[in-house]
Amino acid sequence: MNDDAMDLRTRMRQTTREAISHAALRLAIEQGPNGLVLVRVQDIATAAGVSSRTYNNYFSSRAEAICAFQADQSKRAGDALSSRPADEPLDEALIAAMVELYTDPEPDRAGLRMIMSTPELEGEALKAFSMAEGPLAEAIAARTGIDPGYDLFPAVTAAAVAGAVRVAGRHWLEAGDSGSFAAILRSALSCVVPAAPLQAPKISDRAAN
Amino acid sequence: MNDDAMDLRTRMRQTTREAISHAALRLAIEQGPNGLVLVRVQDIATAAGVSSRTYNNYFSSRAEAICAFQADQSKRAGDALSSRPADEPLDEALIAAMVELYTDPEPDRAGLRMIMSTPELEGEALKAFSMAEGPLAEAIAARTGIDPGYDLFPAVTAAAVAGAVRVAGRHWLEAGDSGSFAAILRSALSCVVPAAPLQAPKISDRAAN
DNA sequence: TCTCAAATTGCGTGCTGCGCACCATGTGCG
DNA sequence: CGCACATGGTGCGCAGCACGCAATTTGAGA
Repeated sequence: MNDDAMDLRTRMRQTTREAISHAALRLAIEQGPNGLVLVRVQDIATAAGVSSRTYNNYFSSRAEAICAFQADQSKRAGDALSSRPADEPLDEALIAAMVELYTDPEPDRAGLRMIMSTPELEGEALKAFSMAEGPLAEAIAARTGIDPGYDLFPAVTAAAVAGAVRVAGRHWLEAGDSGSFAAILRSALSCVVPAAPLQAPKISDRAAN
Repeated sequence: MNDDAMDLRTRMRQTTREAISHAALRLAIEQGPNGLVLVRVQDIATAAGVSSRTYNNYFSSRAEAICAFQADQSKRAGDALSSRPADEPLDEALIAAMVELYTDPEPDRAGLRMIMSTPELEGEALKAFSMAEGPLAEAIAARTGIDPGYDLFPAVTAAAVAGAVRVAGRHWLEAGDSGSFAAILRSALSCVVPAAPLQAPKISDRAAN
């Protein structure tokens, strides 16, 4: 997980990936609304300092490149939950973990708006947020001791949390000045996580099979 | 909503749309795993009895065509909930509506597997399921009297429900013979909807802001 | 019947995704 | 220290796709 622990080659690869995705998002934003269609692959590659062929070795579509940051962030959702104290109730741990993860840098309004409000990017944006579901479901299963093969609770909760994060983001973009993203995120998450703790005591029943 | 109530032109258009999407999904399934890349736009158009140009008038990508049925079904989620008795509690109404909607024809295993288990279709599949969120959120807001502009509850719940449906579908595909889709769907939905009724009484508090 | 709007189609174009072969640069071994 | 290998970057080229445009056909309404 730590860059310093990796090979030089691996680090370079990571750097290149970030350079490309960063350039892609930046260029799209600079072109203003409807900027996606104007940004050509060649532009992104040039801005990132690589050939257009190399760009394609990392991403198979502009949408994927632009949403890469959001996707990478979501992938860390499992770790974010796992790093919470084990004795913390699931609902509190989930909220704390998500707030910590998604407000590490306070999200960039322009970037998030580009990702979430561009029709052509809709599918990729959903994909980016749903990247959190797998790791998150595993972390929830590990924390509660529920076997995800027999009980849908971990996967469903993970999906609900990911959905709440997405809704919070959209709301934060629309009613911009109404508060910090952290506050909105908490409020969104509290709509779905309260159901969670009720399940926890049933571990013995659930894990029995 | 009823075909008979529409113009002849509108009906024809609907028929063409279904013919194309049906042909797209069928051809992809026939090609077996990895069938997506093998199916050309020309094949789909020919199978549907239209020109490839007309195909593009209806869909802007193969993925969109293949997932059209799923998307159309999801769009009816709001109506499904609205048509439940007004005095039915939200959680029961939600479960009943979703079960009714998504098991009207018992889903086709091959089709659902194609949509949900093909990486290239992942974004479009998520889009298809998330189509339910908007209408569903409106229906929830109308039923509970909550103003979606000030309270995230309708949108978050809608996203959670849509996510639960998706997870249920995936689980139904994997552990195929474990039960009917309706049963799995109920079990998935009960992981997220119980939180709902608790919110209803707080309308005055929430709407105050 | 006549006129208008909507839908289908063929054609042409620019871009994209990707396979292939070649080259450059880290990496590990004797 | 030097050498062979593996990994990743690059240039080239192709097939397919999305879409704008303009002509034609067909349903809708007066």
